[in-house]
Amino acid sequence: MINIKENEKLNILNHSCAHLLAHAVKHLYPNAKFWVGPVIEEGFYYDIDLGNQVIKEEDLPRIEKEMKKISKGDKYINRIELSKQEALEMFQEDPYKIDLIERMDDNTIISAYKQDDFIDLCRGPHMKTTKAMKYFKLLKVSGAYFKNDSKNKMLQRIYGICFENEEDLKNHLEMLEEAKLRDHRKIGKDLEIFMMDDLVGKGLPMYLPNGYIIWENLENYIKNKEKKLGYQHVLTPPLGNVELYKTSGHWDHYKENMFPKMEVEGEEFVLRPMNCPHHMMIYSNKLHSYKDLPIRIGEIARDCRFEASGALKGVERVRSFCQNDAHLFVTPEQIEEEFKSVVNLILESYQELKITDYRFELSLRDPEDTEKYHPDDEMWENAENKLRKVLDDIGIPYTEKIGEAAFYGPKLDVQVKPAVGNEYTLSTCQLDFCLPAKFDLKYVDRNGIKKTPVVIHRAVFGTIDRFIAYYLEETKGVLPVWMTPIQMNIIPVNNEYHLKYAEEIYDLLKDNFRVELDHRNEKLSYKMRESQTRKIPFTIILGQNEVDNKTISYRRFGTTETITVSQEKFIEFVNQVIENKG
RNA sequence: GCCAGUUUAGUUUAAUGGUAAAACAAAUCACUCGUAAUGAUUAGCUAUAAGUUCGAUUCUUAUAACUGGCACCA
Repeated sequence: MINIKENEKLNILNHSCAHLLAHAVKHLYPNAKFWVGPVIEEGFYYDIDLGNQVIKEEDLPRIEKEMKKISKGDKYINRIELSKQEALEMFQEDPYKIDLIERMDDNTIISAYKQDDFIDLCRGPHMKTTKAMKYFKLLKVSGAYFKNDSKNKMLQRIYGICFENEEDLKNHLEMLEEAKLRDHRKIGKDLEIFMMDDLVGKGLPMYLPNGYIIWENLENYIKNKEKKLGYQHVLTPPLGNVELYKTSGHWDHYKENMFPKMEVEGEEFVLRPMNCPHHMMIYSNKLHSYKDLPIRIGEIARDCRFEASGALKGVERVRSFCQNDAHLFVTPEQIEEEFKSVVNLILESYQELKITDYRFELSLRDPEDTEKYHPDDEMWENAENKLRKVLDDIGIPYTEKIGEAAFYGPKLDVQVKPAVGNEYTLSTCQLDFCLPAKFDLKYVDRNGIKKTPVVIHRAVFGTIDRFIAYYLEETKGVLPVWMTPIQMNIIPVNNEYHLKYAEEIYDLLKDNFRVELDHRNEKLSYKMRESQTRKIPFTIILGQNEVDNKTISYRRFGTTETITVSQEKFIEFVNQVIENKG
């Protein structure tokens, strides 16, 4: 997918196209007031205040038509330079532009661009004439809060994209259509992986037999890896006393995202939104020596968060989910090594699962925001520098995000982009100096003095739910053999003559593989078609040749080639594929 | 939660202010010998509630869920 923002030519083109859009909207809606119209990775948008009027999807063709008309007029796009005072006068009718101008330095030269009867405040640069914007498409409309603040008025936002030629535009629109086909919600339905039901409640996915096989495989995969790294797994309840969350600080910082508390026998409980407090209690169950550290407590743990209804999306964003969570209790000296080990675990898992399209983001505090962040400059700086050092040592590229840290410490996130919609966090690794202190956790150091450990929160798969969503999209539903619900499907050429041998082979395979025998009275090609649409990796065809020679003929998903081998060779081969995570 | 849109059978999609249609899936019967759809028959549907109307799946309103964004976020 092309990044419009980072492509110099397309950036200017799309920016100019945003002006063209505003120009057309001004013609059709003379009362329109314009906020900003930036270029984004996916093209451009413009935020517009139409008073009480709204733009609907069905209005877009009309706006496009007007844009085409202006474009054909081939007007020059002229740059005008103004002093702040001149700019304030020129845009005195427009409160949004005044807002922008007033925040500029008194001495800066402010530029505006004029095309025919339309003038807009803008830094530029722009194309020379309106004719340059010929191959564009308005994609969607939505409401968007003024200045991205939900307390403000909602403006109308129109999204679009512009290319240099028709071919590029056509290809791009086709790509957007194709992306919808690999949306995990579609694949999840087609392959019977998960379902939702209103009667259960929105945002509460139920994993069907196929989905749970994927789930179990992922769970076992990551737990085995964790065990090798010295993690100990635990099981804790999905709810807890409100006092637990008051102690942890989550009640103050996170209450809005939690299901409301429930009172039973005079006690107040909440469904837990995260597992940290429970794991803190597990640590504090006994006194630890510095020799025991790091202590690594892991759990595939169910959490419930009260997500805004508009935020829910398939199993990517839900109200009940399972985290692949762990808390590492370390001494300050062990932070770097443990953090490094987590990053390597993430990298290794991604590599084995052949996930390639992701990026690291280091989330730091905003030092100005003293309300959100635990006020301890030294702690923050120390922690942030340690994370930077590890990332630089390993040599992975990352971007820094100010003000994205958790309230208790900085974190490293792995960001991925889904088929449809915005980037989200898959894996996370967070440093925490606050929680252990709040729970008064201690270890005894080599001098017999009690000290407070540091906690690293980490989730490699993030949540199993979201990971499944992402993985289905990455693989287009063609899962590796070790993970896929049905690994092989046996089709006898003719039930009357070959079913017996097929049953023999089924018995041979069924204890070690997830295998199905299709003994329905259907034609071979009919069964073959279904085997392919279900994306089953191995379709085994057994006819007279196989019966006579005691062999197995199989076809791999996505190929048309048939391979015939001995029974032993087949088993050996499949085991090898599974072993190699192929 | 906010802005907009959508909602017809298990699934994908038609149609209409006057008896709601097809394909796939399901069930039954017949046919089965080599790599992406054998044929016939049967059963099954207008999200929910109210309103307008002689009559509403169609128009209006509300509710719910879903979709695209915004805000929020694993």
